[in-house]
Amino acid sequence: MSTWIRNAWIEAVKLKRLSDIRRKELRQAAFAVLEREGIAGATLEKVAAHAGASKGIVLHYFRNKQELFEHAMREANAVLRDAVVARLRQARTPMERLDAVIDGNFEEHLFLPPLCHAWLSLCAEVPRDEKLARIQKVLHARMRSNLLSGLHGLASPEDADDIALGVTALIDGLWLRLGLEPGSVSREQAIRQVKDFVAARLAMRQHVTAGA
Amino acid sequence: MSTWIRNAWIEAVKLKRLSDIRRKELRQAAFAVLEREGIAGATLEKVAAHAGASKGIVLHYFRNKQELFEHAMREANAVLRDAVVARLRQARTPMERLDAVIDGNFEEHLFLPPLCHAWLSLCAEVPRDEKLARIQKVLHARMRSNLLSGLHGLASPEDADDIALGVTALIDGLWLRLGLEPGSVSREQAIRQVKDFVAARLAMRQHVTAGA
DNA sequence: CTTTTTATTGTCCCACTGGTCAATTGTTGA
DNA sequence: TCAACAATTGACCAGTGGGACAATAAAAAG
Repeated sequence: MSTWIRNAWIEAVKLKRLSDIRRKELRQAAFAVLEREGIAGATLEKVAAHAGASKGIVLHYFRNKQELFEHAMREANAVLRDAVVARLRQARTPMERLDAVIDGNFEEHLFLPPLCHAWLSLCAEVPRDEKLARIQKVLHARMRSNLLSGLHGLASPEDADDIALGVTALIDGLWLRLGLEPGSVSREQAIRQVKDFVAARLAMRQHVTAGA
Repeated sequence: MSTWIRNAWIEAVKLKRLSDIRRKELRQAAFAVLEREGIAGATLEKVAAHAGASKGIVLHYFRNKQELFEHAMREANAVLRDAVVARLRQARTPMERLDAVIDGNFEEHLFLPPLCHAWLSLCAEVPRDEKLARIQKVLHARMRSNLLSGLHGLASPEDADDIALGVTALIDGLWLRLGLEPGSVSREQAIRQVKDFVAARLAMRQHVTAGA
């Protein structure tokens, strides 16, 4: 019995080591191809080639093309999540938590045109792929919740909601800018832009509140 | 000579009436297909079918698929431009000009999920299509310039630049939201969001200026 | 009425794509 | 060593897409 459990455990590890490693390679390859080719040009053969494998292997690990790209989006989603969570862990004050979310969304190795292009291509498919829509929704909900956890102490609930919506939209918009005109907005500019937004809106509400 | 000029003129009108009407129909059909199918699913046959014609006719009026969708983007661009320009014409004060740009970008018959989906699909192709990039750049430059014409009287040139960037990003971000989660942001919400942004940033700069 | 353009269609072609499958080659466990 | 199993490949297939083209209808021009 003990050996059986041990074997099962080892097998599980093996699966993590064998099968899941390939899966990760493949969905990263899928994402890389998406960066260069867009959704229309991203073919199974190109993904396989980029991963140094044959097309057959891609369909061995993923039921079909759709599933592959859904996993590619999950991957990207997870990377962004980790970037924010890492910073969030070190945040103490509400303001620091806000900054964690903002800085995390513009990290140097993330806020890059190719990554943005792939992200855009996936977003463009959201309306036609229920799974992508769900992933996107979760990503957005998490960002929103992270922002609210910082905003709670700084504004009324309604204002917090409102500002959170604005911040997410602004962040997305700055990413879009990067994708449409690389170089038209720098990392630092983007961060400052969002932080100024938060500061301005918070200050304004205080005035309104004080005036009312 | 007079008749020659007259004929040439008539011919030009005829061209507008015959050839260009078809071209307009076709690029509008292209856009409509884009709304439903995305760039990957938008095929010449579907565009032709949507226009009630044959695939051959599409390639008779447009050199190839790329050119067709470039013209589709120009069309969409022009619609947005007209919406803003119409409002801009009636604006008197700088603040009214700002509002014209904002309101124009969220007009009822424009701020709709399907339109947004098509726009997203085109944006996703921008990195791979020089012409699309140019169109996009022009659109952005015009929006920026319109905003600056309103901001000049209300903020310092540097602040105006900064705020204009923020406004364009925020507008784009709100559109993106509409595309990714239709219903998560209403027209009125979007407009208020942008106007609050402008108000907050203008107020803030004034305070900083006053304090310095 | 004839000639010359223009509009339009349907057919054909070729490259390519997603997906299936049988066959081959390791790997693992007993 | 052998049997079971996973990994991996390459061949194959049916469908589709973009685009070329010749043929035809329709108009315009003269």
